[in-house]
Amino acid sequence: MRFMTSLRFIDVVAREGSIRKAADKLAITSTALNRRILQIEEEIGQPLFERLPGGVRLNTAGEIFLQHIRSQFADLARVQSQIADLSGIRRGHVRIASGADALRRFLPEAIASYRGAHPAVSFDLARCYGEEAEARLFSLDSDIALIFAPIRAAHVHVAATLRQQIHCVMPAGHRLAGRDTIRIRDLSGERVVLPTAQSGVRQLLDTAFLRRSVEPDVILESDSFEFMQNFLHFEPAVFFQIPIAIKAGQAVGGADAADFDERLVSRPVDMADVAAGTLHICHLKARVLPVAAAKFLDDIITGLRGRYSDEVDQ
Amino acid sequence: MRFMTSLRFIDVVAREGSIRKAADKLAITSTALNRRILQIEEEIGQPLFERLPGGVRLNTAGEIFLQHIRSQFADLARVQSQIADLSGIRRGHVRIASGADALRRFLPEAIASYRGAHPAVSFDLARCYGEEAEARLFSLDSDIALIFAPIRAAHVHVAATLRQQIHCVMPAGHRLAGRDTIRIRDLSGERVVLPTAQSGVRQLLDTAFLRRSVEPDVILESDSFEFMQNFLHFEPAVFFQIPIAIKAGQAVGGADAADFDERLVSRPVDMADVAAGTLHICHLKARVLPVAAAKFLDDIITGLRGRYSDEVDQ
DNA sequence: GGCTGGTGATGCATTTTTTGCATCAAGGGC
DNA sequence: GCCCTTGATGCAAAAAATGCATCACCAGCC
Repeated sequence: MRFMTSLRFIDVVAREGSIRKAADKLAITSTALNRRILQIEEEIGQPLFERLPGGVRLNTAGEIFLQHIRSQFADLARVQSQIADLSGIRRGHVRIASGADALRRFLPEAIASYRGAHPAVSFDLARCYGEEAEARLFSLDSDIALIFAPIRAAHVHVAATLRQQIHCVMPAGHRLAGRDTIRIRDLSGERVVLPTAQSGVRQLLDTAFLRRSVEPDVILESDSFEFMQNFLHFEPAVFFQIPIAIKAGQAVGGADAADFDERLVSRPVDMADVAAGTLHICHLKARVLPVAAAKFLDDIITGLRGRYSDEVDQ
Repeated sequence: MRFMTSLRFIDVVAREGSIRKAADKLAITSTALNRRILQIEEEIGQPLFERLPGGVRLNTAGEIFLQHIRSQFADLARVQSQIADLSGIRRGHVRIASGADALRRFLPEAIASYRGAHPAVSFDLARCYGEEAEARLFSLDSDIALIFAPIRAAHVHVAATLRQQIHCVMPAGHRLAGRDTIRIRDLSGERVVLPTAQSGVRQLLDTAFLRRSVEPDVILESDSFEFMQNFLHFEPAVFFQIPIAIKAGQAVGGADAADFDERLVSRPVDMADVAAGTLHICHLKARVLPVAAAKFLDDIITGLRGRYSDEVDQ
């Protein structure tokens, strides 16, 4: 899009914090880039950047303008997707921000299934936690966010929610593997593996441990569920997940709940100890999503409603 | 705004329906304009215009794209207004679509009062009726609409409403001038002057006449309230207005209700005969108004709430 | 059927704009 | 105080946009 070039340049300069660095990245001279920026500032009638000895930084006007630029790009993407949709082929690009929970099992399957129906749609998946995911929506770097944590910002629209009870995952031979549900006090002194402090699962667990005055033996902390799961094959311990991260294809529960790995079993934590958390499926309020993103959002909500009808809201 | 030039050109071509006519209007050659359009179509990947022997017409893709262009312009205006607001001076431009009712007394006073506080804000007032006003919001030709008629389109957001009872206006010596309220049956055979069929006042009256089977003597029909009012000085007749069109500065009612012209008096039509109509103050849903427009909207709603507290909603 | 007046598209020369190189001035870190 | 990096600017080269002349097309009209 030729007519958007200068605007894209501003975005890059803002991200890089330096005209020269941005020029490198854009494969043009700093001279040309500098002049484009001066020209736009002149047209706006006010500078958009503060000139610092080490580079440039957006001023208030620049921040307002950059937000406008990003929303223009997002809207242009929507328009292009909508126009492409007219000619029959559903093409487009969907950008998702998701916590580690949903991208384990649920999103790979959902995206593959969607791409089966619409092979011309490409995806971009950024793994991130609550606040960061919201920021990505706001900066229009992502279209859709799956957040397993409370929503902070008012500008985020929650299209659907899914209640998810925390499950304990452990080797089949673990002493707690026989229980139907796990109580928090059972974990006192037990070797546990915890997700990173930023994750929603962890925050629910921390609250529960504190409230019940239970101190488990935390032997490992990680932001990779895959790593933690594989670790359990070598040292018996308990780790924690929500159903959507365990098995996406069908309802989770009962004896075969852990068939994602036949050497592991998963058991729900008693609701009296840990309240169910909520997975929020969101997009930016007051934004019309591109056709592809809107359809994908619709698909996953419909899919979840089919599988977890009781726990899906909105 | 240099980087918006090509987009503005597309808008003009779409409005003119001809590249050559648009080129004339834009003071460039048809060649240059033609090539800009071809280039954008190439960048989009699809034609935006159908080429007809007599000119060009937007195709579906073009309509989608044009809507995008207009929303970009509207948003740019908002951004500029917001940036200008940073530097202290509140400058900007407010575009209003209004029926003839509100622009008689209310808007002149409201705009003058606003400009007293913010002299750098300019206004643009388009007189039009219900559906046309909604269309102007949608095409982003107007920021705010004052519509005395039911709202049809779902994309219009009603920021406030004002209930307005229809009043009869007549020469002070008229045989009905002594009544406190006027009944529709009093008008049977009476000489009346009616507003144009598109106006909300007229539609309420037509309903009332039909329901009560009253046939007044319609001697004149016009879309100009000023003309009708002046006409009454020469031939005794009854015409109809809503309070906001009669006097803006203070509550209307009582003996001096007609002091907009001391030779005329206004009396409300009995509520049993004609239901109060509703003046809707609206803007386009899912649109962030420029600072100036948002502030003006806020001002008039606050002003109305102060004057007609009982009849203002939302 | 042919003419006329309108439309948008295109090749080529010209003008305008953009870009790149070399260089300057300014500020922070050591 | 030196050195490095930053953004700004004058000037020539490259690239893009523009204007002119012209073509092909179609509708209305005689």
